[in-house]
Amino acid sequence: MEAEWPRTKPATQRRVLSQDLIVDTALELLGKGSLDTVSMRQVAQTLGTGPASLYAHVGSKEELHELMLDRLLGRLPRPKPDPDTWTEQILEMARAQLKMLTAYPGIARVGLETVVPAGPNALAYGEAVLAVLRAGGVPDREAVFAFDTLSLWCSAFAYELAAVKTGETDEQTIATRSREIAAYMAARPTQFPNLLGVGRILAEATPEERFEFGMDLFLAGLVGAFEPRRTR
Amino acid sequence: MEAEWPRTKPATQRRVLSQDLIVDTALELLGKGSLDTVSMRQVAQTLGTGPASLYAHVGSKEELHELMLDRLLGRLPRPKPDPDTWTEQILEMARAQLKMLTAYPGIARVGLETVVPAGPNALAYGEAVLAVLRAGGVPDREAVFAFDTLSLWCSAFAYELAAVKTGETDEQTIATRSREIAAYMAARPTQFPNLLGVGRILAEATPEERFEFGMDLFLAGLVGAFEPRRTR
DNA sequence: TACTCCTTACGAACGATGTTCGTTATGATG
DNA sequence: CATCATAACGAACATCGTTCGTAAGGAGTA
Repeated sequence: MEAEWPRTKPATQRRVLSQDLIVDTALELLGKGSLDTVSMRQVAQTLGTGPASLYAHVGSKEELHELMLDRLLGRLPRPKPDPDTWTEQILEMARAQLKMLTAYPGIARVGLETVVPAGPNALAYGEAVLAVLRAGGVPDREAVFAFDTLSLWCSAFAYELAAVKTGETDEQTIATRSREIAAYMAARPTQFPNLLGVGRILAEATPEERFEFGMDLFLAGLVGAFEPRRTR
Repeated sequence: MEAEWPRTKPATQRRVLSQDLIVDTALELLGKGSLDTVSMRQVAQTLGTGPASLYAHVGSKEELHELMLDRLLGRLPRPKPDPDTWTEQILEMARAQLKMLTAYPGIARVGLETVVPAGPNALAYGEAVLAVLRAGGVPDREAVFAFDTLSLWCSAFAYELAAVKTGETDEQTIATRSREIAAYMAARPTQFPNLLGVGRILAEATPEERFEFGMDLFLAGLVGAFEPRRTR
C-alpha cells in the first residue's frame, strides 16, 4: 500500500461547467435567499470552484441574472387565446407571473432593470400575452401598451414583496415602524385628518388584495379604453 | 516669514458635519449619477473626510437613502383638494412625482424597497393624495388602495427609466438589442405572429406616452370602480 | 481657571463583492 | 503522436459597507 503522492492539482477530475448548470445553481441559491445572495462567488463556491471559472460561460453577473429570469419566464403558462374569456386569461397569466416572481424573490428586480427583455422565453411570453389581448379585440396600440403596463405592474409588485419575503426586512421592524407612524400621526391629528382613519386599512390588507385591486383597475380601464360604449 | 510647522493634525479646523449636510451632499451626487454612485465613501470623500465620520449622523446607508427620498418627497406639490377637478389633480401630482423621481435617477429604487415609508414628508404627501381622492368622492377602501397602486406605479416607472437615464445602460446597447430581437423574430415569423408587427410601436413610444397610458387606465378604472353607473 | 466627560471626527482594518490577468491542464484535431 | 484552442482556476485589484479604537473639541462643574 503506497502512500498517496501529493498532487499539485486537485484530485477530482476537471469540473464540467456549463451555462445551464450555472443558471440552475444560481436559481437554486435564489430560491432560498435574495438576489444579493446570488453572487459570483457564492455560485462558484456552490459548484466547488472559484468565481473566475464562471466567466467562460457567462459574460457578467448581470447577464447571469437575465438568463435566470428568462429561464423562469419559460415556465409560465401560455393559454390558448379565447375571445370570450380573455380578461380572465390575462388575470390568470398575471397571477402566475406574480407567483413565479415571488417564489424566486429578487428576480423581479432583474425584470425592472432589464431595459429590453431579449431572451427567447421573454419574447415567447410577450407573444402569448399579446395574442390573448388581440383575441379579445384590443386594438394594436392599446394591446402593446397594456402588455407593457402589465409587465411593469407585476414586476414592481413582486419586487416590493420580495423585500419582505427574503426576510431582509425584519417582520418585527415593520411592526415597530407601523406603530411609530401611528403614534406620530396620532400626536398630530390636525395634520393627518385623512390618513389617520384609513391607514390601518392598508396595514391589514393582504398583498393579494392589493394586487387584485390593481388588476381590477387595469382591466376595467383597459376595457373602457377601447370599448367606451360597449353597452350601447 | 516662517515656514509652516508640520502639524500632526489636519490644518483645517474640525469639520462640522450634520445629517442635513450629508443628505444634501448625497442628493447632489445622486443628481449626476446612479444610486450606486452614492456610496458612503463617495459622500465622505466629497465632504473631505472618511466614511466612518458619517455614522455619527446616519445609522446606515439604507437610512441615508430613505432620508434622501423623504427630503425629495417634501418638494412635491400638495394642491388644495377640488372635488370638480380631482382626477386632473391626481394626474398633476403623479406627473410631478415621476418628474422628481427621474430628476434624481435611482431614488425610485428606495421607494420600492422601503416597506413602510415612514418619513414625515412621505406621510404628508400620502395625506395630500388621500385628501384629493376623498374630496373626489372615492370611498375609503378604494382611496387607500388607489394611493398604494399609484405610488407603486410611479416608483416602478421611474425605476425602469432610471436605468436608461443614468447611462448605466448604454443607449447604443439598447439599439443593438432591439435590432437583434427584431432579427430573431423575423427569422421565426410563425412563432411571433403578433409581436412581429407591433413591436415597433413600443420601441418608438416615448416614456411619457407609456406613463400617460398607465395613468389613463388607472383613473378610468378607478372612476369605474366606485361610480359604475355614473351616467344613469 | 482647571478638570472631567460626552459627543464627534477619523484612520485603519475586516470581510465581501465583481472582474481581470496569467497560467495551467484537458480534450479534440491534425 | 504532436498541436492547439479553450476551459478551469489561483491570485490579485479596486471597491464596497461597516466597526473599532483613539484623539480632539466643547460643555459643564468644582
